[in-house]
Amino acid sequence: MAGMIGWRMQDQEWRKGPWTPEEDDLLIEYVRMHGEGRWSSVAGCSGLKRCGKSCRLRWVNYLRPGLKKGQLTPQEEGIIIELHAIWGNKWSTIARYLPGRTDNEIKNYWRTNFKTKKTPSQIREKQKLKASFRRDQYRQQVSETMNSFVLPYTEDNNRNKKDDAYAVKSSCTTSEQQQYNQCLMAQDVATGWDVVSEDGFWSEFLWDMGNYNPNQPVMEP
DNA sequence: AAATCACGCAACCGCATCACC
DNA sequence: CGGTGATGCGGTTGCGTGATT
Repeated sequence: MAGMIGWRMQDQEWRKGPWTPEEDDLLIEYVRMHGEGRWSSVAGCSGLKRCGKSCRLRWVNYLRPGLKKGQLTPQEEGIIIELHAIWGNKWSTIARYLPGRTDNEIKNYWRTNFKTKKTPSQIREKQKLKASFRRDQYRQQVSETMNSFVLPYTEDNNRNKKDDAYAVKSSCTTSEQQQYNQCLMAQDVATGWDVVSEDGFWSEFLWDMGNYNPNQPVMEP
């Protein structure tokens, strides 16, 4: 580890700015070999000219397995709103209740949607409008997904889609079943959105989550 | 078609905290 | 117990891209 003391490097500038695919590969390979943590030694072991902080951030926010990409679901948005009311800007705490989402992502989401200099009533109004728009989008998306899933099995008979759900579940692979079950859950969320948005629902839901996942203890606000 | 604007996201920075010596 | 390095967190910035004029 020539020229390196601790996590600083002597006589060497750290690279900054956007990561290249080659750098990503080096970091992934490093984590595969050494596991997460010890970020300060990434540069020495992998040849990356990035500081430990930068490597950790890249891994946590972008490369880590299990990360969800794409837009937040209305359910996730609801959780964020509810938890932010409890904890404020404790993004990492909120992120613990959204598997696959990062604190940075949640922070960006909040800043984009709700961090304005408007009055509280204006903020609430914007939240309602945004939630309403997203709900309609989500319903449409779920509806399309469900149609694409079930239609191939309904073409040859007159049974309705609800009846055919069982046929799909019993005839497809385990991963297809999982995917289908997720669709069903998403459909439930979409159809019940007006109900779940009411005051109190998320609190109960989160209370259940707190009991459900003992490895992520609920912190005092 | 070009210029400008607005937005979303990735990444950086500074500070706080923790762990080890 | 204080010093130093490592890590985590929240705030902020800057760039790319799509929308608008």
